[in-house]
Amino acid sequence: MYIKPTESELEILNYLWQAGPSTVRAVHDALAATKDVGYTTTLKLMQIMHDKGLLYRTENGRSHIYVALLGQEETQQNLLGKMVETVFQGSAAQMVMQALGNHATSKEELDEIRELLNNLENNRKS
Amino acid sequence: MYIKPTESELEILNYLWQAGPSTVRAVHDALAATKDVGYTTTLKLMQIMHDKGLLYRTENGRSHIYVALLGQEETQQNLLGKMVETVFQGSAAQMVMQALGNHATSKEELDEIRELLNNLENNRKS
DNA sequence: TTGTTTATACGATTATTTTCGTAGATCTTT
DNA sequence: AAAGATCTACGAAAATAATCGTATAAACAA
Repeated sequence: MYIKPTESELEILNYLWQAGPSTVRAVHDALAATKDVGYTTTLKLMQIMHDKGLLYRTENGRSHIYVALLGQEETQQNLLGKMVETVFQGSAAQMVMQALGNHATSKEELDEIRELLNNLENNRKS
Repeated sequence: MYIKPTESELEILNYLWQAGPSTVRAVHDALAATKDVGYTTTLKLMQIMHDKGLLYRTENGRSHIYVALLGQEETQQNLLGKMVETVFQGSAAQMVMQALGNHATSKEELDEIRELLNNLENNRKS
């Protein structure tokens, strides 16, 4: 069964997805840039995530190198699905429209979405 | 400042948005239909929500009638915005595409979205 | 080699959220 | 009127999440 990462865990995952295999130090420095938090807090969190099976780690001399075991897209999908269910009563379309209506989106992005729509509709016909 | 409702609070809000002003009993019966929870748990939650300013209530004989003080769209907007930030690095388009790609959406809904896209693009040009 | 820095481990505290039991008051039914 | 049902209030426990201090060991620098 899927384990929903907590808010803090997600911050760590985001960094690992972007940076690849990293030490606690690297993760912590990144988090500490935008947030006031102690080193051992980050360490502890990552240890817990390792226990939960969210992270894999390997020894590297005196320290460890951590890797995310959840895929980013898979996780996004899970969180998104949960939100569609609990916040938008299961209507993805409802959610999409709120998202597009209220966030800045570039022409390129809009075009991409339009293309996706076309593909979806074509598949539906077949 | 905006107060983020918790998971349980959101369930209650969802009911109130759909049903309008309601007693604890009505809310509880609805929740208990899909979830195993005691009456006093629901009661306590709603009292807490009242304390927090999430619900307004008025006396009705021996019991109370509760009303959501947060708007549904406003709340959806807030939660969605937070998710775009924390899960999709600020890219609403990214999120939209994941949502459309992986959830069942009817032709009518897709058309609605397409129309919204057109409007957005037209406004952009002006 | 001795002191400083930098790791992990881990217990424990704090904060938040969820849950429920019990008490007391007010209806309702018999 | 007595018994049972149904409210609210409220304290407190249980569950989950986040935070940090201290101990210990290894690496490094003077």
